[in-house]
Formats: sequence, structure tokens, C-alpha cells
Amino acid sequence: MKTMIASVKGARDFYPQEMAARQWLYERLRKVSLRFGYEEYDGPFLEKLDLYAAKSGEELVREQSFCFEDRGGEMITLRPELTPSLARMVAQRQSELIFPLRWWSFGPFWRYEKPQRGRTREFFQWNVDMIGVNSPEADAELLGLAAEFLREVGLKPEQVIIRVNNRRLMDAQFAALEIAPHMRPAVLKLIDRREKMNAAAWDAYALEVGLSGEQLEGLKRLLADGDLWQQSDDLQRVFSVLEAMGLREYFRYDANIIRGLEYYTGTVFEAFDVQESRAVLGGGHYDNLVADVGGEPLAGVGFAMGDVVISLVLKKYGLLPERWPGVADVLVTLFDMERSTAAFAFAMQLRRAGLRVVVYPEIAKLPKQFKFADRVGTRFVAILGPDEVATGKVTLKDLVAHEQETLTQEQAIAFVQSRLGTV
RNA sequence: GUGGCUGUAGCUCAAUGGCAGAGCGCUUGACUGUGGAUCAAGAUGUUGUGGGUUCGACCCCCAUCAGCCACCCCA
Repeated sequence: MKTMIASVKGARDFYPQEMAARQWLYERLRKVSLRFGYEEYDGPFLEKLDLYAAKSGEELVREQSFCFEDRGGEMITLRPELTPSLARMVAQRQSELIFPLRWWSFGPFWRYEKPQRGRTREFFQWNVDMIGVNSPEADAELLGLAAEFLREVGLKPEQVIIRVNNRRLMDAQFAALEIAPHMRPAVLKLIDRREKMNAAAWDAYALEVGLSGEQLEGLKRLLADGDLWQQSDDLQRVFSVLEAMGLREYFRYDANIIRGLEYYTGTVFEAFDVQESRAVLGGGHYDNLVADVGGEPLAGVGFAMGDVVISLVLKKYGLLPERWPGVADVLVTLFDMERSTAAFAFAMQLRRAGLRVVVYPEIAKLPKQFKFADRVGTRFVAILGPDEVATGKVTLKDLVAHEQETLTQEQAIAFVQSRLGTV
């Protein structure tokens, strides 16, 4: 084999089989998005570096995104996330858009990270946002949409659970523990890291952050309290709506859910594969989406889901279809040179009747042509040999039913359509 | 960005420092107008890449690339 140029690190090839899986996923999330009245949109794949520098940490952008200088000397970034583009798009037309708006998107993103299982440098992400509203009911709708997607793809609450918390609730609890406001970001980070450290190391880390022993004990009590949500009016209303939607079983209150992002101000949530505690999707409520890019403050709620982890999870639970429908319904064989024009003509009739048809592209032995049909998964094989052409007929074999009949061409079309259930 | 494990046929993997193999898949035939099954025969490798040690390297050493695992991060 000649030397081959390797693909870019962390990028994936989508062979037809993988493309079918991607399309399958897209169709399902699209279906759920539309069912809830969300409109599809997209931003540009290229953005100015400044757009992200304004919001995210500069270091993150510089070290974890693909940046380059264009010919005019401008720093351009392959979009690492959609939210800043969304904020700009909303701000640009803030006075003419109808709020609350419900938008969703599915497209490629790039992050310059070290690839490993479940993490690639090029990935697809589903983004769903409701903007211009500030209510627990809006949060609940979006949570419900996320859960409905899980249900739609066949994931059960025992497999993937959505853990929910609320930043304001946590803030009130911190105040009750007399944790000073300036320490709260560090405490949030502390909580975020809890599941990744052993208990003793975490305790030490907590004291290092500046918590007193008493505060640490209080914090632990708080994190273990599964009923804490009852002290939050927001969460009571969120869970009540989810209950009414019949999706309550997908959700669990968990004080450990914080989310790294600074702009979340209210309800936050993360869906996890229960077995591996791997994050499948995440999001939350924000008070101010567009002010950083020059608009008037707007509240909203949104979440994002990458295609990589959800695909791994679906595959693990056997929910990704293994076999995709074959590329065609009918293979028309070529018998010999003299009979080939009849084959091409018949194939065209089948296509005009709405069937997916391939003609074997060279004259070959019938066993070879049948084998090809079997392997690519066409259900029917049509033969126009000397006998058929002489009588204006066609022999049609159903490879699934192991039956064949010699019919007129009109009968043959009807035969295939009825067996495929397309009529 | 840090540390670790792994890289051998299209795929999954063997091979004590001494002739590079198996299963699956693939090609052809048994079968000149009929796929899957069976049987037979056949093809396929610069052992990721580049150096080094050695009489001799898939094996040992160094570097590099890629994948995986744990950190980091997770917008």
C-alpha cells in the first residue's frame, strides 16, 4: 500500500454506515425539537476570536480552539460552541424577534483537546434554547424536551438520568453556612470536583479553599440532602411541571450538579449515563445572554448535547440500529449486450414509480449479480433475459421471501410496490 | 498541556532475540439463467514511522505519529 495521508487527529470519517447513524440521530432530535415548537437555525462555522474572548476565559479560547489568521490579519476561530453566536444573532435583531423564541441547531464544532474515547476534536452538537423568558415553567419545558429525546431514542431512566440543581438555592444555602460571597466560586468548583477525588483528599482540599470544619460538615450534609430542592420555589415548580408531563422519572435532584459555566444563574442540569456517570448533555438557566455582545439583557434556558457520547451510550444499550436499509429496493441485472437496453429501460420505469433501483453496471454472470444484490441488501432482483425480452416480461425474485415470478413489466412494478408496502 | 498502556493482513488477535501465523472477511471454482449454506484452492504484510543496539529485531533502546486510559478541561 502506498503511503497515505493520515486524517486530522481527532477527526472522524463518516463512511455510509456512520453517516446513516448520524442521520438517524439527527432525525430523532429534529423530531423532538419540532414537536415542542422549536425552530431550526444555524450560525457560521467561522467566527472572530473576539466573540469568544468577550465571554469565555481567554486561556480556554486560545488553548482549546482552532484559531488561525486570515489573509487580512484577522484572528478567526472554528466555532467551539454555539452560544456566543446565538447571543449575537439574537442581539442583532432583538427589536424584531418574537419572544420568547425557541430555537434549535445541530452542526459541527471544533475543540483543540486531547482526543480519547467519547471526545474528539471535531464533533456535532445539538443546541436547544428558549430565550426571552424567565420562569421555572420555561426551564421545565426545556428539561422535558431533553427527557422526551431520551425517551424517543429508547433510553430509560435506569440508563440515563438527568440530575438537576439550582444555583440560587445553593447560594442561599452557602449564605446560611456563612460562606462569604467571594468564596462561593471556589466552593462551587470544590463541589464540581467532588466525584473525581477520594473523600480524604476532598476534605483537605475544602479546608485549603478556606472552609472551616463546621462549614465543611454543613456542606457535606447539604450535598447529601436529596430533599433540599423542596426549599426552592423554582425547583418545586420545575418538578411539578415535569410530573404533569409524565417525565418526572427521568429526573433526580442532586446538589452536586454545578456546571462549570459562570453564566448559569438558576436551574442547572446534566444528563448522565448511570453506569459510567458520563455526561450526555447539560444546560441551565441564564439571566443575561446577550448583554456581552451589545444587546439588552435577556433571560433564557438552554442545553447542548454532543453526538459522540450519546452515540456511545446508545450503542452500549443496543439502541442504535445495526442494520440500515439497503441502498436500493431492486437490482436490475444485465444479461447480455443484446438484452441490456431492455434492462435500462425497465429500471427507469421502476424509478419513475418511486422505487430505488440500481442496474448492475456491467455484463456478468448471474450468480455474481445475485451475490452483489444480496450483499448490498436490495430485496428484489429483476432479470430480463432472452425469454423475458421475447415475451415483453420480466422475472422478479424476492430475496427475502425466496420466491420469484415472471410478470409483465406493469405487474412487476405493482408486485414490488405491494410487497414493500409503498402503495 | 501532564503521566501511563497499546500499535503485526481489510477486521479481531497470535508469534522464547533465530523461516511472520490463525480465525473471520476477500478472490476464484465446484454451479454456462439465480444470492445466503457447504467444500476446495488462492491472494493479501517495508510488523505505525524514523533511528539505534545486535551476527541476527515484531520482540531490546531512543524519538516521533496515532489510538486508548487517567489527569486537565468540559464553553
